Amino acid sequence: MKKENISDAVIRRLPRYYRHLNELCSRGVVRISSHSLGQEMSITASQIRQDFSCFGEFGQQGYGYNVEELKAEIGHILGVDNDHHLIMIGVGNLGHALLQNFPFSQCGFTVDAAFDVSPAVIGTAVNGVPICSMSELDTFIQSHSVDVVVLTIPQTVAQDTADHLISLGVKGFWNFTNIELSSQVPDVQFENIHFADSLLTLSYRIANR
Amino acid sequence: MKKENISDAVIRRLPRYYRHLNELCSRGVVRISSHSLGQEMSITASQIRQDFSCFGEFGQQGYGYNVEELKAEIGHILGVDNDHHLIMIGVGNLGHALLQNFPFSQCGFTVDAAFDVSPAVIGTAVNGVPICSMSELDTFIQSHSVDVVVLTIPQTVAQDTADHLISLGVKGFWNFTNIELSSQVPDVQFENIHFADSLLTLSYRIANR
DNA sequence: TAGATTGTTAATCGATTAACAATC
DNA sequence: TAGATTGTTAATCGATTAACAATC
Repeated sequence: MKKENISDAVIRRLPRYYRHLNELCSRGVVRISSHSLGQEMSITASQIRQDFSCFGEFGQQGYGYNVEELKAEIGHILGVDNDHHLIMIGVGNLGHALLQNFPFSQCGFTVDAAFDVSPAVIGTAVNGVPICSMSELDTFIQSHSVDVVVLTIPQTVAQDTADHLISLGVKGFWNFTNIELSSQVPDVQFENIHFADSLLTLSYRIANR
Repeated sequence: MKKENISDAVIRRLPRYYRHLNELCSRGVVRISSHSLGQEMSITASQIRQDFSCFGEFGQQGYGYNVEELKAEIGHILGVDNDHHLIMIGVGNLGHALLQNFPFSQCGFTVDAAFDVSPAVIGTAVNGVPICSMSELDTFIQSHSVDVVVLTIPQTVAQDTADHLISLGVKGFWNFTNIELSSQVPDVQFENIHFADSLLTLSYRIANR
C-alpha cells in the first residue's frame, strides 16, 4: 500500500473495477490499457491510473495491465482472499434471500451462523447456515471471532441491537435497515444498504429527466 | 426549482434529510436551525443551507426551518407525493422480500404486478401484488404506464431483459443484479443496488482500519 | 430593538483531468 | 528502434466550507 489516506470515492470505485476485470477475465482478455478500460467503463484513463497508483504499480509502460494480475491485485486490496467471519441477525425474507443467493464466499466471507427470534426457524438451516436462537447470540460472539454482523432486522430494534453488539466487541456492520446507525466507539464501521434512499433518488431522476 | 443542474452529491443527500426530518417530526420537533440539524446529522450547516438553496427558500431568518414544512418540501422534491407505477420482474427470495416488506407506497410508488417464469408462483399474489407469467409482460407494459421496473432476476438475463424492456419504452430501472446495466437510449435511468460492491467496501475498511 | 439565522457570495479544499517524462 | 502506455506532477474543475449582509 502506498498512500495513507485513500478517499472514499476511490474505494467505492474498486469493486466496480474488480467486477469489470472479472468479466474481462472470463472473456479471455489478457491485457488492457487504461485507455481501453476507461472506454469500456466510461471513466477517464487518467482517473484509472490515478486510482491504481494509490495502491502500487500494477502496469507496464507500453503494454498496459495484465488483466488476471490486476484482478488479483484489486481483489487482494478489497480483501476477497481474506477469510472474514460473518453472522446474520434476523432471518426474515431478506435475510433468507441473502443466505440463499448472495455469494459471500466470493467476497471473502464465511457465514458461521444466523440468529432469529422466531421458533419457526430456530434449529433449521438455510443453505448450510444454522439458524440459532437470539439467546445464544452473546455466547456465540464471545467464543467466535466475528468480523461483520449483517443486520436484517426490523428498524425498531436496529440501533439497540447494534449498541449491544458493539459492547460485545463487534466492529463491522452490514446494515439493511433504513436507519442511520452510529456509535461513539472508535473503529466501528457501518456499511448501509438503504433501499428507500436508492429508490427515492431514482424517483427524483425520473421526475426531473 | 431554482437551479438547472443539481449535482448527484446533493440529490443523494436528500433522502437522508428526508429520513431525518421524518424522525424529527415523529419526535414532535417543530423547528430546527441548519446548525442543529447539521450537528445531529454530522454535516456542516453551510452544506445544509447550500443543498436546500438549490431548490428554493424553505427557511426564515432568525427562526430556522419548520420541520413539518421542510419535510413536505423535500418529500415533494423527491416525488413521494407522486403516484409512480412500478412492476417487478423476478419473484425469487429477494423479490419476495421486497414485495413483503418494502414500503413502496411511502416512497410514492404503486406496485401493479410482478412477473416470474416459475409456474409455482404464477397466479398467486404476494402482499396483494399479483404474480403473472413472463408471457404476459409485453401486453401488460403496452397497456399500462410503467415508470420503474424492479429487476430482481438472475445476472445472466439482466441486460437482455433490460434491453427488451427499454425497447418497449421503459425508462426507469431499479437494478438488484450485481452487474452494470447500460443503454444507448437517452433518458433511461438505472439505479443500482450492488450488494457485493457494498460488502467489499466494508471488507476493505475492516482490513484497513 | 437585539439576537438569531437565513440565503448567497467568496474562499478553500479535494477530486478529476490533462500533460509529459520515463521506459517497456 | 519507434510506438505505446505507464506513473506522476501540474492544471482544472467542482464541491464543501466560511463569511456576511439581509431580515425575521
